[in-house]
Amino acid sequence: MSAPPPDRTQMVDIARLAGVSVSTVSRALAGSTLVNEKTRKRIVDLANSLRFSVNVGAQNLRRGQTQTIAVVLPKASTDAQPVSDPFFIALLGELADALTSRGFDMLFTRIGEDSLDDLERIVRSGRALGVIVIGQWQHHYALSTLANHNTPIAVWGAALPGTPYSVVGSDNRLGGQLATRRLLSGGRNRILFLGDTRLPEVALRFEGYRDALVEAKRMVNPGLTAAIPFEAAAARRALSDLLRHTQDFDAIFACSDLIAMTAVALLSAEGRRVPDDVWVVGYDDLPLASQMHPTLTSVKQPLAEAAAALVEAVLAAQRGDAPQVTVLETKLVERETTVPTRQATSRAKAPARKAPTKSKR
Amino acid sequence: MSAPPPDRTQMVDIARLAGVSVSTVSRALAGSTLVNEKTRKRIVDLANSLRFSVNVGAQNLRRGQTQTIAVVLPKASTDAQPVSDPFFIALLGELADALTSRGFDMLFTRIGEDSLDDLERIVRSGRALGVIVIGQWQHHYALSTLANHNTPIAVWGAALPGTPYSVVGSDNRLGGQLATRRLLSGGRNRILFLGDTRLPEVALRFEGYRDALVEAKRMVNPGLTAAIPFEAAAARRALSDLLRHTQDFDAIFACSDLIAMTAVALLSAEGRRVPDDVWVVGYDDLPLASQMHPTLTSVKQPLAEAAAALVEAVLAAQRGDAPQVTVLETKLVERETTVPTRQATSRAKAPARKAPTKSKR
DNA sequence: GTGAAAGCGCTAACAC
DNA sequence: GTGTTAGCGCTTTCAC
Repeated sequence: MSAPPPDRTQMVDIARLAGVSVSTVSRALAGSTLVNEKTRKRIVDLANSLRFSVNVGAQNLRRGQTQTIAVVLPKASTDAQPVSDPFFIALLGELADALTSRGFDMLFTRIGEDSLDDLERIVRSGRALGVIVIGQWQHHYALSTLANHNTPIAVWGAALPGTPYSVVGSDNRLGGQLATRRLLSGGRNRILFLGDTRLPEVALRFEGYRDALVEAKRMVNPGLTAAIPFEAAAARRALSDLLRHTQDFDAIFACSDLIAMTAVALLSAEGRRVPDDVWVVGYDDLPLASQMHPTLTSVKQPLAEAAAALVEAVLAAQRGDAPQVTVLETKLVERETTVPTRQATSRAKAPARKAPTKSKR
Repeated sequence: MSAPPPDRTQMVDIARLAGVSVSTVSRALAGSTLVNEKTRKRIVDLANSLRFSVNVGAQNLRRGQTQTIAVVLPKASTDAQPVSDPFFIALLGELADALTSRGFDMLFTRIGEDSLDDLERIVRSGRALGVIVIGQWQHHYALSTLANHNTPIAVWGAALPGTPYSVVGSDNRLGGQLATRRLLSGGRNRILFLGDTRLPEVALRFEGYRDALVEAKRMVNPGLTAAIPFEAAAARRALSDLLRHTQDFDAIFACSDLIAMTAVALLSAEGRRVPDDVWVVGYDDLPLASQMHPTLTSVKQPLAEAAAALVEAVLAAQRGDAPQVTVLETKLVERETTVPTRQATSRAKAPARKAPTKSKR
């Protein structure tokens, strides 16, 4: 099939056919009340039958603005992974919907952690009116610089004091508390904390973890903390290393569902049962969390609201408003990994484990 | 912080400062050789120090083209799920990289399955030069119409005869064969096929499944086929229904890793062990597939190549080339869900197989 | 209510 | 090598 010339109908054509001027067509299509109802209808019908759509490029140029917002997923320079954390994807989907429903286009980019000032270029080249940054960021300084160069920017993450850009995130500290309290209330004594506290969000979750322990008059044991990264393969490596050396725990609080799920997989490969031997709480409450076996207890961050808040935040930044911090409602969703074992019922006919209680090396 | 006026530097400013005309600035920045090396450098430096970026909107308007390609993820009107299948996400990430590295911007949209002609609008409004459609599509007709209205379009999926648009996909039939052969060669007799054959891709995988059975002189048992949907929650519901009624199988070939993983979870919740009692093969080879326990055998589709092929295909379509079908290399990645149990060592009392006969082809 | 005209920021002939 | 000029497709005064 050889393509016919891409018939780019434009306003002139419609004007000619309708016997009016371009300005009238423009007005009619924009729904201006200044134009006679009959001619308006005629023009609109004509446009539809010609399958005409206004050229947004020209429109933007003329109006001196754009209706596009950029969404950026940082890619770790280290890993070749397509997209790191499933959570970001879920958020991405919500953002797409939030933007579309508000009439914005979404420009999607992945950016190397080194070339953060490409972000600025996106805005200065008029490609987008602002940027939403999703994801782990150890880039406070770079982002601050951007914001100060007045690049409208909104970040998913944790608020750092004096941040010159807007931040949207869950109540990480509370999340950490909720998770840990639940484990403590289940009689768990040695709770492993999994997450890299160099990331602000994780640091806050750790504070919550500590809060809960202190509340319960427990000691915070440094040996029960491990800096597991968010990226899947790296997380698995780090975890299996860890489990080789550390076995003396009866619960895990993982800073992402991915980490939690990997931990569960590795534990069961070793013959340690969840929740019988180890309770587990994750973070994010991914759809997958309710799909696995056993289903995963997790700290839920409201994605749709997150998306809406991020969109609001860039727009506000673009208007020149002061940066704002949005903390979203955060709660614990309880599932099977934190339920007292009903050994009597479901485990009765299960085959004997090779090593019922001991973990293999 | 009240924002200073968004300082939109433009070529005129640079021209004035450099004491040259706008055309020279334009040429210099475009790297034209026609401009004196010294002035070129002066201009480029000036532009950099002013953090100037060419306005792509104006550029596109003038050049009568755009460097943006739209990527569309259909959203099922039925479910509120953010993003349905993790596989699409992975592909999305690859696409982002492929586009960026080739100098294209990516416009990301989700589109209701009903409003497929929004796709056309994207192109006709000059937002993008073409559209890549990712995902399940029972929309052959609608897509064909689009292609015939000369909307450059490339689809991830399975080729239907006489398709007027380009299609990129794995070798679904071969994939089905590989999976099924492996299960047969492992002595599996009653292989459950999970996937909705109304989708062309799944239909082909089913053909492969049938091929392999016929090859091995087995019967194709209609009772061993179930139309499990791709979307996570729906899949789980369908699967748990299914498992309530159907238990007489010793292997599963699932048309996505998500379905496979859900099946494994449900089976183990029931006390049926994988791979001891049931072998499982998935499709997609998601990163997660190697993360779970037991690790999942799966049919791998090469994502990076898929992305590259899709980009090529839209560009070709836009040039007016005839639609093309690209079939990607497809292979089986073996992992623990299809490994013979090491009974001798750990599973001494594993249940006897119903049909020990080991039929390899 | 409608048209004429100017111009958004840029590029590409075409001159010199 | 560089400047001049004419638009790309649209919106929006400003007239009528």
